[in-house]
Amino acid sequence: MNGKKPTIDDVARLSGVARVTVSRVLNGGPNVRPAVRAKVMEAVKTLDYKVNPQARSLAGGASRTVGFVFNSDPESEPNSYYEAALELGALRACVTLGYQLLIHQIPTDSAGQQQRILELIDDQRCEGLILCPPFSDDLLLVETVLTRGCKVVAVSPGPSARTLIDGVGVDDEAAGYDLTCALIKLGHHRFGFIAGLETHLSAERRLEGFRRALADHGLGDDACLIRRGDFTFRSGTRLTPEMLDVPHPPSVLVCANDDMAAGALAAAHARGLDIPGDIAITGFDDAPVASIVWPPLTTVHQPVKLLGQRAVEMLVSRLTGAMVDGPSFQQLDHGLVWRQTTKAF
Amino acid sequence: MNGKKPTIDDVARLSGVARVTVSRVLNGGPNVRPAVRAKVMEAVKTLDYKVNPQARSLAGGASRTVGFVFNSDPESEPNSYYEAALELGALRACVTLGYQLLIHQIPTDSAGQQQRILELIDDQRCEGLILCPPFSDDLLLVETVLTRGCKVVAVSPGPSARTLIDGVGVDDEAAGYDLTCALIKLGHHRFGFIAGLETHLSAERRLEGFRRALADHGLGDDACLIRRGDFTFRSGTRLTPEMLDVPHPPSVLVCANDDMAAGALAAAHARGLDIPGDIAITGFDDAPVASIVWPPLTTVHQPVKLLGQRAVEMLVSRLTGAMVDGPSFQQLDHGLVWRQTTKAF
DNA sequence: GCGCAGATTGGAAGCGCTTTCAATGCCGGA
DNA sequence: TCCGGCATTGAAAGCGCTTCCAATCTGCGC
Repeated sequence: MNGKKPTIDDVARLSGVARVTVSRVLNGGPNVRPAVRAKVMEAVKTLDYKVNPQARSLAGGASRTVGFVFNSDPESEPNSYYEAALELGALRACVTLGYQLLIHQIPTDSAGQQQRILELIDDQRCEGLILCPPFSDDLLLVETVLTRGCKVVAVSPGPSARTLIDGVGVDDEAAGYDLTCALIKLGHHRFGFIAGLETHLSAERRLEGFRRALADHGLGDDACLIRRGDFTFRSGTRLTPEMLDVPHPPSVLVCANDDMAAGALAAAHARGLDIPGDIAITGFDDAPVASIVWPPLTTVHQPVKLLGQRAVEMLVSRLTGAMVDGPSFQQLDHGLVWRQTTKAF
Repeated sequence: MNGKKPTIDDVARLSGVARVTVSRVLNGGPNVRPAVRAKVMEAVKTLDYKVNPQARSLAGGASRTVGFVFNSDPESEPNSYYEAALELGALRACVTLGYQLLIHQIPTDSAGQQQRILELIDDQRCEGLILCPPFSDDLLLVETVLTRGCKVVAVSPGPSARTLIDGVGVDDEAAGYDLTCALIKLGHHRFGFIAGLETHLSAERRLEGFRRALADHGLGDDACLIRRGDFTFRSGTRLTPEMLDVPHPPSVLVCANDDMAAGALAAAHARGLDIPGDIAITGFDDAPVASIVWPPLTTVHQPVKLLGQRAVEMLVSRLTGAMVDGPSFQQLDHGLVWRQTTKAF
């Protein structure tokens, strides 16, 4: 490090070719003789040369940067397992693909939500965006971003968003359906459902699947009690007592995510109930918390880290032009995980 | 958006000044008459002009980018609460200060750890780095990074790292001491300590504080049983049975973090023990899991999000030259949180 | 052996910004 | 009124890279 970092001109000089040829080699351009390519690569190695990404974007007009946008309350806990796992997967994919990930956490308050996201595109010159719920379903936002010429991939978008942009996710409706059917087979016929925020369409799909299963088995609306939480542990503990204090309480509490299920579990414990004897509980996500609580939670596994990775991969294929047709949705597999908050199957 | 984004020249033209004057205004440079400044600002607003950060770094030589480096196993869960919270705090500070945060997760395998981090500096031109444990204490790594002319702030560094670089953290030794003294006052006199990885010096300090407290109260090494985990829930469940299966088992298990404490709790439950009646348990961090498990965990609170924020603030003051003297350490307050895995105080 | 398409190379012109450094304008003191 | 000195502005020169386009070199068919 005896001075400045080497530049592309240093490489060109050392390998005896023009600067533009080095650029070609570096970018895998066509029409470079193998011998020349090798010579350049050697010079690159000798000098330990690295392209300057800033200069590259300036000249090339592509920042090779994508934004990862998720929602979280400034005062609340840090990003939940769901976001953290998505981010990790996205991060890995970015490293592999040579892109930069700009993490952006947007407060819930939301007056200026859209503004903040647009700034991300304008100020930082992001070429693409990964939108996590509930932004995945903010059609207005999506339109605006697209207008800016920015590619978007949504994580777990609802049906309408899927007509606009690419997305990755599991089949939440089917997952809700499968889980509920299995619960019915287990003998349950009075259900409680702790839903999440309405704005998270993918979580709402779980509820739809749940309802369809009930209907398919001839169980009407009177067989289920539905309450709405906000995906937090606390909302689980808060809602549970009131769902249990009714004439014919449910024999199982189906929760839209694991945190709320953990909350429900805690509330049930607090009432001295036996789980799953007195009340069964199920979650969704298969987050670490599902294995940590006692008894461990029956839940639906979804490959969250993989979702994040796939989202980036899709985004990048859009950016590089490898993908050109209309919006596509990549559906990954989910799976029921039977643990001990439900009777053995 | 009828075409390209406006450039600094557009602003210059519209406001009738030279490009360089616009640049001065934008960067708060001196010697610009208020009237001119206002005129330029107005043009900026009219055009909705945003500086192009890539061009700025190319010309100015400063990337306004800092790296956030943490360690995590590719196969393991996503970043724990600790890292996630640090990241969130750092992210917020970066937004405020106009810097970009480049998150980098480095695998544990570590053959190429150092290499990966250096690439982060060389490839991405990071100006500064935030090092999370265990990198905070990797003196060799720190030296190398400093040689590259890159500023560093360590999160929870040990004593030797503090002589080299800036750092933020709580007084882990005092925290361990305080907690243990309180436990002794509560009547405990046989202790189990589930330590973390040796490479995390800050967690080791908790053990040192623990030992000092024991010594101060005339309790020898025979009064405590020490085992080493890896900060995971699983290591807590694994270690607990063997610590309890001894002639005079401890009456309290002090754990170096909350996840292991949660694991210990689960293992104790599994043996049918009453908590805190048969065995008390304490954690460290005051992570969400501490409130989620049953009974909720007595633990030591540390302001993790704030640590992340402060780390970025320190780093940026170094970068801007606002801070020039030797390495400094910013110590934040910790606090004991009494919940229900220990007897009422 | 000649001519042309395609493969290889290089020259030059910026990308949008900051950084010298030189050119003005202004003030008070002599 | 003239001059030094400072405040204010601008012209020019890049930062390190890519892109466009022209130049040269191949190979092949005839």
